[in-house]
Amino acid sequence: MTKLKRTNFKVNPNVSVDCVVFGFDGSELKVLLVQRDIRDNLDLTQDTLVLPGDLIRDHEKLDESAARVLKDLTGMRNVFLEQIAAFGDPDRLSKEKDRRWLEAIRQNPEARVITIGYFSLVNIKNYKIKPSGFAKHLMWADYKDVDELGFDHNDILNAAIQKLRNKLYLEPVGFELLPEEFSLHQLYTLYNEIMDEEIDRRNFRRRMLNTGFLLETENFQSGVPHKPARLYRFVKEEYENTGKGNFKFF
Amino acid sequence: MTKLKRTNFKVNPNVSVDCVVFGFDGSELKVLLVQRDIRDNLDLTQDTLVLPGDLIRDHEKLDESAARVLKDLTGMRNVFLEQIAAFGDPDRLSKEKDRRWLEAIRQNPEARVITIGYFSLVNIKNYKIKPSGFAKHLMWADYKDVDELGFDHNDILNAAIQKLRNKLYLEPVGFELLPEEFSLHQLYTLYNEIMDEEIDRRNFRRRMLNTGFLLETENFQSGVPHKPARLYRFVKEEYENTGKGNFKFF
DNA sequence: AAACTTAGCGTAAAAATTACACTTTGAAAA
DNA sequence: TTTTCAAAGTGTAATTTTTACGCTAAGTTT
Repeated sequence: MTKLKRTNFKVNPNVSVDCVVFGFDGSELKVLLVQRDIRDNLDLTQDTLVLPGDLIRDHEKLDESAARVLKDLTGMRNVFLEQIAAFGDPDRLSKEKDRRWLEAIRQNPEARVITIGYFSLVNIKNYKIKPSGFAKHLMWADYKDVDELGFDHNDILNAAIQKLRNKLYLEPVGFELLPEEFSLHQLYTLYNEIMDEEIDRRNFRRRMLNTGFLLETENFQSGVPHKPARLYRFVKEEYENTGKGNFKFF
Repeated sequence: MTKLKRTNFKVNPNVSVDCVVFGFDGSELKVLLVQRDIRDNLDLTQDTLVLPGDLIRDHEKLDESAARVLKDLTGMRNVFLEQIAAFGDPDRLSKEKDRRWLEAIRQNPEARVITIGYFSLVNIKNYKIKPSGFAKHLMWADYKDVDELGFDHNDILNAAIQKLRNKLYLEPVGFELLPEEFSLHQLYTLYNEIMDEEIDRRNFRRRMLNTGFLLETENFQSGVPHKPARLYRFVKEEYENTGKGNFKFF
C-alpha cells in the first residue's frame, strides 16, 4: 500500500491535537466530525467518524496547532479555542480499525501518539459546509446522536462537554455559539439545551440582564409569527473590566 | 562530557510529566522542588530549582508516569494526583541554562518535549525529607517564596495554584493536605492561606459542619495552651453519595 | 484565682434565589 | 376588521442563603 505524503512540514510523530468544535443551530448542540475513511479514499468497510486533528509541527505551539487544524478545516480564524487536557493512553490508537487507517496514512504508524484535546465554540452560521471539495467529509453531528468514534475520541468528546458545562456555568462563553446579535430566547434555549437542569425562563432573563454585560440594541427579530424579540449584544469589555471576579450565570 | 545513562527503560523522547506537589505545614502552603544541578553532580555555577518530572516510558499511561515520578521521589503511593494541562511551547527548554543541563543529561537533548503538568496534594507529615541520600536534593519550598524555576516550570506552578484554588472552592480537596484527623481551625487556616479572600471564622465552621461530610471524633487536640479543639474526619463516601452535585465550600 | 487564648454556639439583618401571575405585542386566522 | 395565538416582557411575595456580628465555654499559664 502506498504511503500518502500529506505534508511537507516536519511533524512531531508523538504529539497531536484533536479539536472538539461545538456549534448551536438554534435548538441542538452540534459537533464537527470528519469522515475518516472517505477523506482518505480508503476502501474500508465502514466509515468511521473522528474528531478533526493532526500531528503537531515542529515549531508550532500547541494552541497554534489546534488553530491551524481549525483554520484549514473551516476557514475560521480567531475563534474561541481552549485546551481541554492531554490524552495519552498507550492503547489509544490500537483498535484494529484505527490501526489500519494509521498504516495507510502515517509515516510512522506504530508511533505512540499523545494527543492534546481542544475545544472550540463557533457560530455555526459563519461556516456553511459545502457539499463538495474537502469539506464534504465534514459534518455537523447532533451531539446527542454521536455514536462510537474512532480512537479515544469519545473520551475527548466527553471531556469537552464536561468542560463546556462547567464554563457555561462560570463564564459567559455561551455567546460564542450565537450570532453577534441574539434574542434572550435564543440564549435561553442554548443554556437549557446544554445544561441538564431546567431553568425558569423569567428568572433567567432577569439574571442575564442584571449582569450588565448585555447591550440592548435597536434591532428586533424578524419573520416570526408573533411579537418579535429585541436583540442584544454581549459586551466583552464590560465583563473583562467589572464582572470577572464573582460571577455565576445561574 | 559523558552522557549519564539513567535508566534501562525505553522512554518517549517527546513527552514528559512534571508534578506540582503541594503540602501544608499548618501555616504555609509548600511545594516540592528539586535542586537540579546538585542532583546530577554537575558543576554549574548556580543551582536551579525545578519541579520533579521525567520523560514518560513507552508503555505508561500519563497518570502512571506521574505516579511513578512521585513514588520514586517520595515513596508515596495513592496520593491525590490530577492532570493540569499540557505545556508545549517549542521554546520551553531553550533557555541557555536549561540547555546545558539537558545536554549533560539527556540522550537526545535537542528533542522537542511536550510536558504534561500534574498536581498533587499530600499530607506533608507523611513524608519527612531526610538530610541524606537521594532525598537531599528535594525540598519543601514555601509557595510564596518560590522564585525563578528552570524551564517553564513557573508557568506550570501558576496553573497548578489556579487549579488548586478552583478545586478548593468546588470540591472537598483540602482534606488531602491534612492529617486523617484535624481540627476545624486547621482546616480554616488552610483555606485562609490558600484562597485570596478573608473568611469569617464562625461562618466557615458552620458551613463545613453543615455539609455533613465531617465526622466528629472523640479525639481532641493536645499540647496546646488553651482549650483543645475537637478533631474531625472527612467522610469521602458521604460526599460521593450525597453531595457531589450542588456543592460549594464557601 | 485571675488572666489569657482559642473553641464553640447563636441570631438578626441583608442579599440572593425561587416560584409564580399577569400584561403586551405583533402576526395570522377567522 | 376583529379575534386568536404565541411568545415577549414586567412584577412581586415567599423562601433560602449569606453575612456580620456578640457572646459564652473551657482549657493553660501566671
